[in-house]
Amino acid sequence: MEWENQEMQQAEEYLQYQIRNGLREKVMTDVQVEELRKQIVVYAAISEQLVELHKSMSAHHDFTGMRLGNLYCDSVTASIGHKITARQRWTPTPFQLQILENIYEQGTGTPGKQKIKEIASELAQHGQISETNVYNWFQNRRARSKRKLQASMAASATGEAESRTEDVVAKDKKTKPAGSDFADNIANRVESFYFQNSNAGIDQLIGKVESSRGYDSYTNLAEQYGLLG
Amino acid sequence: MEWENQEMQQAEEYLQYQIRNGLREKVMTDVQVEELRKQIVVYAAISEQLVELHKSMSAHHDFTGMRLGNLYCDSVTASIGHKITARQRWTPTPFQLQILENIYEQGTGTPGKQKIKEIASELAQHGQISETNVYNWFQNRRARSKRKLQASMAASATGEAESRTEDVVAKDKKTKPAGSDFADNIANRVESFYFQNSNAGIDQLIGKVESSRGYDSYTNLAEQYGLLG
DNA sequence: CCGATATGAATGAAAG
DNA sequence: CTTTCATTCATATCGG
Repeated sequence: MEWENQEMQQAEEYLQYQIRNGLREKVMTDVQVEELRKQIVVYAAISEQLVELHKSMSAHHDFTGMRLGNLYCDSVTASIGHKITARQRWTPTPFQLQILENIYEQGTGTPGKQKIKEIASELAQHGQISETNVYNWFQNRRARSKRKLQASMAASATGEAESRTEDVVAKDKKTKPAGSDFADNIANRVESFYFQNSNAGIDQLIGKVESSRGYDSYTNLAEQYGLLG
Repeated sequence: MEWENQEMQQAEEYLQYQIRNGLREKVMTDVQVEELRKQIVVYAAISEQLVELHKSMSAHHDFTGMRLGNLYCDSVTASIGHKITARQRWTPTPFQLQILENIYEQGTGTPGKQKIKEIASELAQHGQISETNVYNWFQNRRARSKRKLQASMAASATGEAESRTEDVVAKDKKTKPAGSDFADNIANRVESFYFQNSNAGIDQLIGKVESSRGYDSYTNLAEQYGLLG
């Protein structure tokens, strides 16, 4: 079947007419689709990562009210801003600390599993505590007293060129916090993003984003690529 | 201007003809575009997060210190004659962790030497790893899950008189491990994603993704939404 | 508000 | 396998 030139012309006019009057929906050409395609490709790939994040975070984090010690923490105090962190940690009361220190000073080394139970139950009378807390406390206490000792020994050896030591310290100061900032930044950002959309699944997120700023984003993006002119 | 019904019919047929024969490019309707729009909206929002991540990370981290898989080889600390311990311990990528957890959950006890080799080689595809790492991981995993079990049992046994302590114990067990896993997981995931595409800018990433699997991703995504039929 | 520091917690690795 | 050590991370607290 062949079409006369005049017929094509007429059909084209008709098509444009339909579009103008909403009788036919506006269309995108393959070229445009191709551009969108590229965008989606990239977005999809990147987004998969955060979706994965979301999943793993959801799996490991339940939002049932957390309580530890005497602190109640409403975990989902997620404001739109930042600082949504909900993790709480045990803090020994002065009394508990005193007892722990005493036991530690007694030099009975590391309390065994059984000993820990004893200590924990005793301390429990003076505040919320778990055996793990006791265990951790001794671990840290030992490790840190040892580190202090090392540090003091290193300090006593300051007889030599401290310029060298200075360099070491300087570099240490530089490298370590850098890494920490770095990681902190990541964690904070992602955490923030996650908690901002905490209870929402990815699907709900769709609606949320859409209603808030999504369409503007989309428009900008599309225009940038000359789509949807 | 009005169109006769017959003319519309003819024009429609012509349009379809053009499309069939490649004389006119295929098109997307507004409805379809709307769907794509939603996708892009979400993708864009999410992706912005990772792009920001990328920027902040680039700003804070120079790649003079290379990273082999998950092992940090800090050239700075290495160059110092002093005994600064560079980071040297293995850190499983989220993906590796997932696999390990899966295997562990399968309850197939301790993997034999052979099994470990298998696992290690599989995990090696997702990052630096050694058989020893796998071995240690299982050792620790087992030991710690056992410890936790003991602790929780002890807690419930000790907690007979707890009318005021309530279900604190139970929640204690849940909240504590969840916290750090959670954050670590985030950092690891993002870090992993970032380093996997370390040298590439986001723009280069585009090409990378496109050429590898991008179009397939797009196709799946589009089909899922009934687009591009 | 920010940075520095103290400390609770998590975890890979190694010792016993 | 069990226990311990070493390192790192995250948070709380405080002084500027």
